[in-house]
Amino acid sequence: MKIVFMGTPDFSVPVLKALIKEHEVVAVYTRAPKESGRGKKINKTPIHLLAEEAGILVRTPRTLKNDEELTILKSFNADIAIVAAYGLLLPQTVLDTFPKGCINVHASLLPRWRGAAPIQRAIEAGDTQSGISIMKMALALDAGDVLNTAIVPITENMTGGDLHDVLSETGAALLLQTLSHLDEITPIKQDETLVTYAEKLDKAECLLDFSIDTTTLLNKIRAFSPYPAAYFTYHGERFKIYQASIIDGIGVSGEILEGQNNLIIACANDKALKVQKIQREGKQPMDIKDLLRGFAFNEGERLNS
RNA sequence: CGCGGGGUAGAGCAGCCCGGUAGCUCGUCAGGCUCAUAACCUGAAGGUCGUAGGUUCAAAUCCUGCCCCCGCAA
Repeated sequence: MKIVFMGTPDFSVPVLKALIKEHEVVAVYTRAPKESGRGKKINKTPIHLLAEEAGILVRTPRTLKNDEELTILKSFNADIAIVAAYGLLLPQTVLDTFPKGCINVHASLLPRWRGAAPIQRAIEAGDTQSGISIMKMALALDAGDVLNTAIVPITENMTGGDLHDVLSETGAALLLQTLSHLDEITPIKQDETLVTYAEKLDKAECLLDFSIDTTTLLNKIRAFSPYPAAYFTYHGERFKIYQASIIDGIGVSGEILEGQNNLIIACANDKALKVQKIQREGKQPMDIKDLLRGFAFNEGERLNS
């Protein structure tokens, strides 16, 4: 099939790679390069880089809601558009452009977790399973009829990064399979009573509150690892926690119970957080044992103060 | 030119400001102790201090260029 692909971040990369292998990708749409990172250099999106490497035409319009872009889109004469985490809304005119429509690869089991951050929100909420939904796009956000789904279990120690990687590969595979017998599939409407929304991740929610329920606390750490990463502050310095577990421990929430050979932080209800993987400002993420060979937290002090 | 931290033994760090024999914790190896041990004791190996220059009698330390890693912000 002749395909127009639309995507932006790392999640979309395996999907585009799979499409390039088995179909004819005639154009790639992605977010425009922007100032980002250290030094505020102009950086292209992961999809942009991949498309260039593959020698595919790249377009980075700010919006698709004008006639000029629509004309260009139509000129590709593609059968279908595949969208995976593009970051722009498609107007009805675009949805109507392709004979076989626009198909979206979404990283959740719809109707649960429509929206921007379905992967992290699923783990944060303590879900035991996630997955991929391939859907026919509609005007409303992630509300289209579902063509195919694949379930991926969320295991106890799985992080947001782990799930992201699995889902992105799963999405690529499920998409190919779906495309191969697209005409035989009956789309299924989403049950609107079961809809939940995955809000965009906000830096402000990354600061850990040790007084909340420990399961919720741990789910948040898992979900946000490795990005955007939950953190606490100690002597004005930011420490990101990538991996931790819950043990028994009595103290005031946020109090350092052990800081020499282990890092154990008191939480609510006589529970404590035992940190396993941590990152200090300016350093690589490392095992807590490694950090503590050359660094120590003062026991009895409270974090985030 | 967005702001900032860092690159010192296999790992994590100190030393740098105020140049003068490179140190700590752990790991590794050998030996000892022990019913036994990730415990303890003794000993050993292991580093051109990111890199290229400069200043100096002398540079991990001061100066300059370059490479690499990371935090913030976006």
